[in-house]
Parts: sequence; C-alpha cells; structure tokens
Amino acid sequence: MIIATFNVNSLRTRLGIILDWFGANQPDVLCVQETKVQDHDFPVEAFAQSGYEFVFRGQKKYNGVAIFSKSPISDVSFGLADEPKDEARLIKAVINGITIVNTYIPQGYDRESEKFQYKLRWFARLAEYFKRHFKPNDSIVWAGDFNIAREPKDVYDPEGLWGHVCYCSEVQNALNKIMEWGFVDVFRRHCNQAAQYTFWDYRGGAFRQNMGWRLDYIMATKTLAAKCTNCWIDKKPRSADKPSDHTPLIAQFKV
DNA sequence: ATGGTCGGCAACCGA
Repeated sequence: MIIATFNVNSLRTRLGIILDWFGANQPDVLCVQETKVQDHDFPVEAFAQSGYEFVFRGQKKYNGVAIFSKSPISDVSFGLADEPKDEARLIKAVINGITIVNTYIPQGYDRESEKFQYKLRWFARLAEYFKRHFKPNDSIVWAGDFNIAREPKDVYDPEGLWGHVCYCSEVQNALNKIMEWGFVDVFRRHCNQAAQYTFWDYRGGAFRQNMGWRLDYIMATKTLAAKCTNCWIDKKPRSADKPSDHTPLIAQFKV
C-alpha cells in the first residue's frame, strides 16, 4: 500500500500536475494540503475518471485538505472538533483498516505574533485529539505539511534559520511530544541523509539553489511503521504546468 | 539591491 502526501498550493491550479502524478505513481492514498478551494467549488468532475474516491474540506482562499483513495473511504471526520469554528486543516478517514489523519499545520508567521501562539496551541490540541480518539497501538498514518523542520539536516542553513517559526525549539518540542505518544517519522527510518527537502520558497530562486526545508511528513504508529518498506521524496512534479513550492513524499507499507 | 514569487481574487494576506 502506497501512501503519499503533497502540499499542492491550490488544487485547481495544480489539477494537471495531480492527475499526471496519479497516472505515473498510482498511489493507493494521497493526502493533499492547501487546496484553497471551497467545497462547492471543488473540481469533482476533473477527478471523475481518475479511479480515485475523495473527501475534502476547504474554505475561502486559505488552507483546505483532501484525501484521495483507490479503496473505499469510511469514517470521515473534519477538524479537531474541540472548537465550533475551525479552519480547514484536518481531515481523517479510514481506508483498508488504517486510520489516515491528514493535517495542514499552521505556519506561524513570526515567533512574536498571535499566529505563532495559535500554531503552538494547534499542536497541543492535536496531541489531545490523538489521546482522546486513539490508542498508540492503533494503525494510524498521520501525514501532511507540518511546517516544522525537525533537525539541522532538515534545513539548508541550520545556523542562520534557527529561531524561524518552522525551525525553533518550541515547535520541535511540540512535535516531539506527539511523537512520544506513539509516532515514527518513517522517512527517517529509511534515509539519514541531510538536505532531503520537500519545500523551497518561491522567492529568491530557492529551488534553483536547493535552499530547501523538510516540512512534510508521513508518521506512522510503531507497529505500522515496522511494516513500512520504503519512504522517499519525489521529484517536483512539473509537467506542462507551474510546480508547487512543495514536492510529494511517498511511503510504501506491507499491509 | 532592505527586495525577491506565487495563489486567491480583486486590495492585500499568507506562505
């Protein structure tokens, strides 16, 4: 079973890239973030012949998540569900007996800002979400854009970038707390190399100079992570269209 | 060079 995650930075702009990518990679499950499309505008027709079922939750202009699957999707839920008004940042479903949690974690803007406090609170809420709904020995895949680089080797300039909202002790500690509950970073089970990036800022020619970040993750609970046979970062899909600023991350599980 | 580039969507905000 192949499970992938991809921050598309606008689903509608990236339609051609996503459909081509389905054809070339045939993942069983794809988690998508930053769809930037409201539910009534979701391009349902464009995926009608794709061979994938899909569920989604979006909002105007910002955020938005979706799950695509070759196998039937059940037990779908949205959001952290501890506050009545929530952004479209979490979608959960069960596929082939595996719980898939797809998150687009807040970026945080600036460490002095209210948005950064929101990011830290979001992590605390997510930790509670896992504790409330699941057990660490359940079969769970938690994937998405986490807006965190976990280690120095996950950013292009560890000294210069230290203290950034995506690379500081506060967010690293917050993620570690959730991982201690029972998640394994499956990419790092298979690859210890530095400079394995999934994101490059559009600004300043970052991609050209490989000034990247590893911000996208596939986490699995321990028993499921033991069944992960490989995990790799795909080449940035380009086709005829403009690429996203992220690239897909793919994991294969023997299930 | 105190900027740079995208996407949504119509003046900026967010990344």
